[in-house]
Amino acid sequence: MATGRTHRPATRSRGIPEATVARLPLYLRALTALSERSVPTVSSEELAAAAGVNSAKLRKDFSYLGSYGTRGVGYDVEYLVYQISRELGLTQDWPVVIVGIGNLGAALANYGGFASRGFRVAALIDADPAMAGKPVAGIPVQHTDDLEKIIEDNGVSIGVIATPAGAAQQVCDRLVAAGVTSILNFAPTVLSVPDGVDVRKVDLSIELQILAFHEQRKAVEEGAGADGAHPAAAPRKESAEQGPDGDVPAVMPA
Amino acid sequence: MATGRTHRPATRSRGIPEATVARLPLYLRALTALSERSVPTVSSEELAAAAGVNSAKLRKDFSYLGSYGTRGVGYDVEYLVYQISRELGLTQDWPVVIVGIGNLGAALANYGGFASRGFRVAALIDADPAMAGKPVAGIPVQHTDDLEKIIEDNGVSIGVIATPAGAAQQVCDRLVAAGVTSILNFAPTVLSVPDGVDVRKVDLSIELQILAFHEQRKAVEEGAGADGAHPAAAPRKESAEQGPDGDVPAVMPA
DNA sequence: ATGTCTTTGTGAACGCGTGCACAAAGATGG
DNA sequence: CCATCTTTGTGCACGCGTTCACAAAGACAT
Repeated sequence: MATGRTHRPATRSRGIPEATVARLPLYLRALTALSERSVPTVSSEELAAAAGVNSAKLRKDFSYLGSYGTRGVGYDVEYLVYQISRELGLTQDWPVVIVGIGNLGAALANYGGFASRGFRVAALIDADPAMAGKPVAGIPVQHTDDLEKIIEDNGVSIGVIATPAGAAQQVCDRLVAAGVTSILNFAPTVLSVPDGVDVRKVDLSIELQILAFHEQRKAVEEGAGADGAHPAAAPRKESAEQGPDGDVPAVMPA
Repeated sequence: MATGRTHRPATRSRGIPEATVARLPLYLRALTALSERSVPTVSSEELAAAAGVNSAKLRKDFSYLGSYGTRGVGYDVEYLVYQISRELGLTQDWPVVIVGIGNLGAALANYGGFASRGFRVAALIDADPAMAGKPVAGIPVQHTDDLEKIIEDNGVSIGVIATPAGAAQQVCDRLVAAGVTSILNFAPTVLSVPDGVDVRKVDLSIELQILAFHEQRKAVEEGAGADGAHPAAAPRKESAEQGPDGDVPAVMPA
């Protein structure tokens, strides 16, 4: 994954652990797929496999929501879809603004996953006057000057920042001042926000660096003198439960 | 943040906790900024503030790398940049391929953060024959048919998947079979890979859903009968260490 | 009804990560 | 050379999250 909250004060909202909340969307996706195939019920084992987690974890996660399963049978797919959707707040409409319509911002605007689950792109905002009025993904880009008005008029509480790093904090401040209380940050910066405002960040560069770390680790593990050596075509081992951690032998030659 | 590894088998690579590894890029970024301003040394307190973490945590993180600080003074910026870069494996060149050159793939190809830290876009690959040959970000797109050859010729070990969900697993399988051992997945799917292959995922939809959860929580907390109510312009409280968790009172009316 | 079989829900143990608080280290000034 | 002051490095305790393993619950067959 490429996300992570900036910091977790361990404030377990209402009793649902943060770690569980982060997995609910995963379950929801798997359940939606089952629903589309008209599968009526599913066991924790099956669903866990589909979501790529441990079945015990899944059951414990669901137990925080309530007792929605039937012993000996499993979970009712439709019912669970509804319960999770409700818990995540997806039964209501969430207008979202995207600030910074460059390559990434445009890609996000075009991203289908937005509309699918109650999220609606209410507006696109960019600082470049030349962009103003231009339609991106069918939505005309508006100028940053109108940011506050746009937020208020549309009742936006979720903002997406896709600006260059230098502009991110300033945009963030304006969004927050205008009433936004949740921010998804794609700019490579640490955002400073008041209490009560949630920030989640998506950082490509960080993800790659983490991968590089493990990659380097693998390289020194086996045959220290390897060139760009490809272990290649390792015996395919199906397992829905692998982790990026790689289960490296962890022997370390010295 | 918008990332998260699929699962963490707690395999603490060589003794550096996974949580620490995930923060190293953050420190590196802050240090690089200091370096550019020619700041010679920095204390754990200052650096922690810049990176948005707790100073004790930062010191503990660094202690896993070795004793690189000087008591009473702090850390030498340049030296630390080098040490972290080396630990992350950024002192070497990492050729990367991006598969799926749609809106997102193109945005990633254009993303500057790639080239900056030892990562080099070695090739762009797409399944659409019409795309073949077209330059994106100055790099000609190649067809999926040549995927294996491209991987091997360039010694690629890191692959980025930006295809539609339906194609992701298949692309992943081919990448892995060709020798890729680290994958950054932007497709909304759980990828199944053999042991020894790292997968990190970036999922916009999941991030938004997590934000929506907390947003909904905030909404019901205060004034249950609120419309799209904006608490707006809350007293600005500077704190580099806030978390999206929001410190909600957690009372629940019933 | 009763028994068997499946699957959930959860108590308990364990391990990782975080943060506190302090001793040790070293710089700096007299 | 000694005293003082700053800042690191870390032992320790605590809490969250994960996993195991099992009792309870219910379906289903007889």
